[in-house]
Amino acid sequence: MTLDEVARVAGVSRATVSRVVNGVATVDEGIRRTVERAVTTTGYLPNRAARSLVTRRAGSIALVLPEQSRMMGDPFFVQIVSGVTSVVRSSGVHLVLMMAGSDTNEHVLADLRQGRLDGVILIYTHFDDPLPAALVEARLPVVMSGRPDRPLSISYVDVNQIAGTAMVAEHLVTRGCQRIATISGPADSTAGQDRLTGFLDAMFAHGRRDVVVVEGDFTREGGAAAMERLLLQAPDLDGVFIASDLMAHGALSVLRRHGRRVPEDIAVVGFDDSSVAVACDPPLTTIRQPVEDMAAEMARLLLRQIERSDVPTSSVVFEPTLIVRGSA
Amino acid sequence: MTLDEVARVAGVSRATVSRVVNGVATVDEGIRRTVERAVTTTGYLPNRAARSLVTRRAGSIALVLPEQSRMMGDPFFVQIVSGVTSVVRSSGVHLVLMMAGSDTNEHVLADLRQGRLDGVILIYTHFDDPLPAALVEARLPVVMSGRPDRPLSISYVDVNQIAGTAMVAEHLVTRGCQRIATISGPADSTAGQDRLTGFLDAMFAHGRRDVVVVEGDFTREGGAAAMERLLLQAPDLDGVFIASDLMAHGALSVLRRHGRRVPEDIAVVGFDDSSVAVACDPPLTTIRQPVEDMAAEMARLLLRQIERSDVPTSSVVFEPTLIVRGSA
DNA sequence: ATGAAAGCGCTAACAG
DNA sequence: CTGTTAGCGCTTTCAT
Repeated sequence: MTLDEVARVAGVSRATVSRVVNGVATVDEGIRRTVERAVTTTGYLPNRAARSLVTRRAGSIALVLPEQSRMMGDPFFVQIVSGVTSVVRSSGVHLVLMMAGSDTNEHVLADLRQGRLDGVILIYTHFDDPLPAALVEARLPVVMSGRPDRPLSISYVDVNQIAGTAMVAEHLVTRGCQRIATISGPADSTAGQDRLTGFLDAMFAHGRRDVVVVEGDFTREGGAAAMERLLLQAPDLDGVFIASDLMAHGALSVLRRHGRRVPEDIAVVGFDDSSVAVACDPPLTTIRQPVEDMAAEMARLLLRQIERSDVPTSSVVFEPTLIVRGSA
Repeated sequence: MTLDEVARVAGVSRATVSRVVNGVATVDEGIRRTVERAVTTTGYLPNRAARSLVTRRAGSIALVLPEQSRMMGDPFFVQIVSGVTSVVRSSGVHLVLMMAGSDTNEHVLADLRQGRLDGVILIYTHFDDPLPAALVEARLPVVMSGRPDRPLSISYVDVNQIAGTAMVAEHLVTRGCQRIATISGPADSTAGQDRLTGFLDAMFAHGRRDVVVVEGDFTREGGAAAMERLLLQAPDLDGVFIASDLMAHGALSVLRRHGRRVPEDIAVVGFDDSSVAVACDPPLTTIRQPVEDMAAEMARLLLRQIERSDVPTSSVVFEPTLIVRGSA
């Protein structure tokens, strides 16, 4: 089925069929109906390649995820994908998935230049990843998750880490914890940095300068290892903020193994409210970031940027919520 | 940068440049070099839409995942994606992600017909989903995960469920368990069916006809609920096969709450060896299915099918392995 | 409001 | 082995 055939059936020109198909307003109502009938009887579907060739729009965007190792066991994957999908689906735009790897950056750039991709959503990019800056410089549509590590005029979506960590501090202090520590995220990630400084600042505001800090890496195993070190370093610990739920899950099993009761002996608060939070024993008190909404917003920002290249970059910061469960 | 410009720079015709770019063998070595130089100096990248228009290849395949609810908390997502990606990446084919929803089937069909997609990989399709049959009938390239629920000439990749469940039965019996039960998957899934009948048959072969069966739904909560029922129904239980690791994780916390020690009082074996297996306490003895390899194989089968439409459908069944950890 | 015609950038016969 | 030519199916001026 091509435009020509439909035109023949409807007894009009190709151009008219094209107008009807694309919903151009200036078409006679009667003709429109005739054409629409012809479209349904022929079962016509426009060829995307032909359309792309002239419109210079691929009709697809990429979602670039961190390499497999960093994504393994990460419970956000599904939420991110469904958030983006929910937005993209209605506009008929395809979501192409890429996992970061040695040659991913070049691929992305090439695909964008080949007109195979209209824009990109970058998830948890590496510190010092040159891709964001390269895209910005080439004026290619891009949105990233989390603020860029260096000042850069790029659109991004983030959660208010300061507000989130302040809630944690408040909760722990109000609970009466005396000896408080934190297992931070990796220092070479913006989320890791922001959650650490945010928590420390908030504790300081509460008059607590003696917070013990141990660095983790956002993985379950890393969380477990960090908790072991923490127990050695501060045996009298009675409250801990762990910068990700996944790490908290690992830490919790270490605590159990050491016979420390949660929350009676030690109060534990996580961050993320990912699916592992409820899988924890006891269920984890944590800070929820609305990941799905955030992902949807990234898609919206990107689509807008693709639509009109003159829109200024914008960042939207979501407010987190404290979810109180059994662990603190 | 178009072919024309490169041709002008190299002083040859468009056709020749096209041949060089596409690696056609019958090109003079000298000219090839000249053209290659021209390509790099101009930074030429072929326009995909134009190419697709004439080759009638979209250069992308879709990965259709179950709706979000069934995917939530499922640890296979990342493995499936990276398995497929690893194969697809080298061939430059794009992986388009879709989550099943009310209108997904029509979208998939339309995209295939519009030449926007070359083929489809279907993950965990619903029982009675009309899509597989529709695709087969339309002779469109498709590969699914797990055997089709009804006889259908379709390519698929599966794990040898019979062999896997036989290993579980063997392990439990050898361990000396007397009172054995199973928490099955949903009866309206082939994996659920196969693991149940496989396990029952194997137990029967060991002379055990008295296996208690409780139906689960492959979710963590479903596993927990099923274990509660099981404890009521068979309080003297000392061994249980749980048809998925995720359910086993839920079941384990129920067991802990009831003061049943694992594996001392009750031996627990799961199935999948997904990331939750090691997150269990104690770590879960389970059956590993090589999900990533299986996903890669699906991609390979699909690509082959796209390449030449005359290849017969084929199914490849992977052998599972028993992974012994702390729970049994 | 509609049609004719000119491409979009590429591949693939077909000559030469 | 290389060049010429004819489209692939669509959108979009530009006339009418």
